Amino acid sequence: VAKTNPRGAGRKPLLSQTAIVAAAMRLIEREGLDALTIRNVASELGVKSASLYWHFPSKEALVDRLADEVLEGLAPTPPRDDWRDDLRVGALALFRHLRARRDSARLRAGRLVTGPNTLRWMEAGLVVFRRAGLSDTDAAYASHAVHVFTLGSVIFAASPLSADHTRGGSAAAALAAARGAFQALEPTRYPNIVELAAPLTEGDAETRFLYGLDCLIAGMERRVSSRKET
Amino acid sequence: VAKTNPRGAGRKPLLSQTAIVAAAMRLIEREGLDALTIRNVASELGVKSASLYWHFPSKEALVDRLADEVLEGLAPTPPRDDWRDDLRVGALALFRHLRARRDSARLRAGRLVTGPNTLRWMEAGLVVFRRAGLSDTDAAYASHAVHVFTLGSVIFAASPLSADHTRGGSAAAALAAARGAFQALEPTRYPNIVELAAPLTEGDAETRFLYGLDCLIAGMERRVSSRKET
DNA sequence: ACCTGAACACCGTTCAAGT
DNA sequence: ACCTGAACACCGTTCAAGT
Repeated sequence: VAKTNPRGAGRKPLLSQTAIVAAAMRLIEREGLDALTIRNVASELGVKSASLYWHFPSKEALVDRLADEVLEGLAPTPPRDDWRDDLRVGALALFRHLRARRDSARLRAGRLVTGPNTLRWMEAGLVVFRRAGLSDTDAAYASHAVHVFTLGSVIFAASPLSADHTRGGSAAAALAAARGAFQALEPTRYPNIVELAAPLTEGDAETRFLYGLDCLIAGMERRVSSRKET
Repeated sequence: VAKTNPRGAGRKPLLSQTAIVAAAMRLIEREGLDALTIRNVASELGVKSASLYWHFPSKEALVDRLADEVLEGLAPTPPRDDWRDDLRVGALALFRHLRARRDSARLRAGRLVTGPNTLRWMEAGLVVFRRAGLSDTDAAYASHAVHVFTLGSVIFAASPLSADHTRGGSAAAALAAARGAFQALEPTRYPNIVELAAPLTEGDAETRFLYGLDCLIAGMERRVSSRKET
């Protein structure tokens, strides 16, 4: 017994990074990102808020961790014959995964995450583009473009129309309200918005996403084929 | 003097919606969106925080207003011969405008703004797509896709690598740090990320944006021309 | 080593009260 | 009509103190 136990008196810790992360994810799913406070996470764990600072240096560090954690369980599908299909399937999977998790896009927006889940997903995306025959630079840029578009789509799809609707009704109600607002505009100033009020506010988020995604893919395909012809 | 002045005792108000909006914009430009608090805006105007609630019902309502205000001064260029050029020029103008205004993308992310500046921009975008010969639905979806991609690009371009870099260095420093992190990964798990570390972290934000934008436009062009052939 | 108590310097918002 | 004083119920974070 010349050595003292470096782990202390042998009591097992109440907290851990993974326990804190799990509690934070539960809280977000249950009450939304705005309810994510250090104090709320602490009480979720039956502990005092100051205790969390032993395991995370700041709330920002915890949120960084959550931004990667939100991709947990998203498994890249192995590439198949057609890189366009692979790309479409992969981007759609990411879109649906983020849509299914409350406030996930807001969580990821504004931070370049480098956690294991994000890296795994990035890696899988690059594989697709390189198999398609894109150059190094093209693969990097194309991968980035698809990611940007996907995250932007999730953000928009989850956007309330205004502060009035933030807490309020469903996405459908928000779109209906938007349509009404568009139709009520002065037709002399905004003729096209008024006329296109219906198409601007119809269709679900996934349809809109796939429209843009297919445009992106078609454009990239053109780049690839013109390269092969050379 | 049988009637009392409905405007009160004749003193001119210290505050107004426009004065509050202007002060809030100054504050964001000077100290960033995180410093935008009702109390800070009030002291910027030499007034007490409770006073603002006479002019805006909540901070959310003020931020809604700011999300439109940030597009002030962004003038749509009149359409020219080639709709692809119009689209490219317009999207690039929006990208640069948002990039030039501190935290503008964060301000707009997560809300579907319906203010006058946003509507003016939307209207101009729809004009371009309808001139290009897209159907109503296509014009609405395509316009949305470009907007989503542009906003997503600005958000990513302004993203710090992690909490460590939030306050810290420049964008170049963040990218250099990202490159180092990518190169340091295990090559067996992330072979493509390691190999493409350089292209993944080189090039400025605008180059990356234009790559994706040109892909999008090329894909839309294909849709238009295949439609015309029918 | 790990957690608590207590404090510090903040928040958004409300509301009676002043003018 | 418009602004203030004062309060309420929160925040993130620090740090000496406990065990």
